[in-house]
Amino acid sequence: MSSIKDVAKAANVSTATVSRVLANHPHVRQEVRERVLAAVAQLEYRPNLIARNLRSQQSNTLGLIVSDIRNPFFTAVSRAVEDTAYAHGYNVLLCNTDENPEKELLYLQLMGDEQVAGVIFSPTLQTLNRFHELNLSFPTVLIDRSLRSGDVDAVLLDNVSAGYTLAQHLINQGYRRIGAIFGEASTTGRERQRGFEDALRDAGLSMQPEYLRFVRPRTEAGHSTTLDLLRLPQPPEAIFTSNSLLTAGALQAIRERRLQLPEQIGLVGFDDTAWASLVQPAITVLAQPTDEIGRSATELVLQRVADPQRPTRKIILQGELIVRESSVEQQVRA
Amino acid sequence: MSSIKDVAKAANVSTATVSRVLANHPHVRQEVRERVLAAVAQLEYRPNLIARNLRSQQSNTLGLIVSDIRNPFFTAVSRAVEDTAYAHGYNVLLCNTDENPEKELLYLQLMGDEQVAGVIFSPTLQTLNRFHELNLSFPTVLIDRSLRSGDVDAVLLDNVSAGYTLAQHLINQGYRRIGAIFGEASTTGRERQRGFEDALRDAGLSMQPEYLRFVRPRTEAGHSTTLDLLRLPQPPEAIFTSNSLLTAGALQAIRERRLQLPEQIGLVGFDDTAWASLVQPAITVLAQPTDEIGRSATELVLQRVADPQRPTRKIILQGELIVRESSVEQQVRA
DNA sequence: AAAATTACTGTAATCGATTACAAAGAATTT
DNA sequence: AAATTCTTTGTAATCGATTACAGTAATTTT
Repeated sequence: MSSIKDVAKAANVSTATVSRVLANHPHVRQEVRERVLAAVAQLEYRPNLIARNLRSQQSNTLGLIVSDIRNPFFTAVSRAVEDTAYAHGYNVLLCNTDENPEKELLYLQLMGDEQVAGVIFSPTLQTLNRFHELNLSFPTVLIDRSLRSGDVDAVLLDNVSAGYTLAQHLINQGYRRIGAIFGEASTTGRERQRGFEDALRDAGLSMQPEYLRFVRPRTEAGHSTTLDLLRLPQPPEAIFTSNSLLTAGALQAIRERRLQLPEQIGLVGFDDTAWASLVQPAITVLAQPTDEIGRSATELVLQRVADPQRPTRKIILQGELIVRESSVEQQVRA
Repeated sequence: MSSIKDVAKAANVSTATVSRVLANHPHVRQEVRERVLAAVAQLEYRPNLIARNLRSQQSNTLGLIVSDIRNPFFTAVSRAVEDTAYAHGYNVLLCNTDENPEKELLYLQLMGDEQVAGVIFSPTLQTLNRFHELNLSFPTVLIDRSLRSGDVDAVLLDNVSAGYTLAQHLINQGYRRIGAIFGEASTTGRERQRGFEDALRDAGLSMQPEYLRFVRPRTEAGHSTTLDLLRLPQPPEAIFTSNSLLTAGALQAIRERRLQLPEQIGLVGFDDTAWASLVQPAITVLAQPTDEIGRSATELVLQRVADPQRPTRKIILQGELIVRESSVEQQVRA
């Protein structure tokens, strides 16, 4: 591996001149510039980024901390983050926290140690609540979850509106008694719940507390909770799920109980996963603009890297209702 | 941010002593050690990894270069890679190449510039063929794809055997005319094809060339190719796909043509994706041990980081046939 | 008690870049 | 022709760690 010294020697100039040529500084004689570039080509010199980062006190790496890359939402977002980051000359360091606050702290510390330029992060409620105490040394953009009040950059779905839209759709289709399963660890579940309840209220429907569940956002929890709901004396006519893993679990449970979708029971969820359109009947979902979320979050964090004084911003994106067969029109019931 | 100098000053020792305490070198007086540790705690000192990496000429970062993180196989592998890497104190830099050889070269170069300790890489056939010309400056472990002959560390599925098992299963179930769709860009497709053909041959079945297709490993290609196959004068009785995206496309096509699975047509594929067991009928798959692949690849690359002289190794893992309803027993046909 | 060994600690070089400052020469202004 | 300005280049400090080497003090050996 040749260093800038080798290039300097080969071109018969000082390292300062080499550095200036490579950084495209003015005030370098054309003849010298060419000699340096020739030496660079000759030696196949590539600057040592570690040395550069040390000297310039900043790195070209972004951190991406998600709960689990296997969740299709985060997979899609992370792909968009990477594309955008690399397009701007940044790398992406990826971490999975499994919604574990301790891991979150650990990885945030790691990001500090690695001196990343910035971080994109989807925190648990717990970490979000003490976010400002953490005094992070790098700019952070939250995705998927944030506090309304918090003074932090964030890219979020309009969850209240999304929950409202999805619930309203079920109501419009004639479903009345609607069970709902939300993730418990994040702000996202709470907000979707609010939209859900608003829709019921606006439709003049009463909210039965036993239809509302908060669970770990996992397939197994979706499965067992749905079975629970179906076991109620008066089981719900439709299931509203706030996360695609919960949707999958709910679908399993519905299959086990051999209930006909959508006649005997309706099902809707979040995120337009690959399987949502592959199963039969296909599942009605509230699709999140994952590409846009990843792209915006990356651009936001890079803008803050460029200007740390910039006032914080929250970017709120709208979801899109994709109506499929799992929630088709019902005759008015009960 | 406090540096080692601040700690040295606070503890009234030299930076060398601080470094020795932190590296747990012997020959530091107990009293001094405690004073240094107290200063470290007091100042909340954290070593600057960039400086450390520069001096020690090695980093604690691994590169992971896959074709697309949205492919469930790579999602699962990458999760395992990350868990293993972080458990060993390494970070993971993630890149998606979209099976594009130019991007592959670009990212490999980037990995060199970043001075990663090692790389885990699933290359296209094209890059694989010129792999040795690349003269990479870091240890590399190939996953999913490799050359039999190549002198490179790799963690691979026993693809020939897997293709054989999956084809044999179809044959045992009574399917005779079997169409097969393979990915064209990788060695993996070729190997699975060989297993597939071996199984037909061993069963005394003739191989019709028009039943064999090589396409871009994407959902759309799976879809259109399956429609193609079904349009043949004598369409196949079952479809064998070598990649989960192709399987998804094939399933779409079968649904469009309103063919009954598994009575009118059988379907099998690779990778036990979330949806393979969610669709009805559920899909028979050859599951890859994704956790084991990710873990082994990471351990392999770390072992080579530790000992660059170590002879190269290929780790060959067996897949597992998971029989579901998409390929149930047929009466002997034709 | 002198010599040899061991324990402890500091000085300074080093990794590979960037950049403030200085210096020398050329060009321009007065 | 002297003064000023501009262009070009090099010297050396710097980022924050690690570590070879050296030096001093303490301990052990003869």
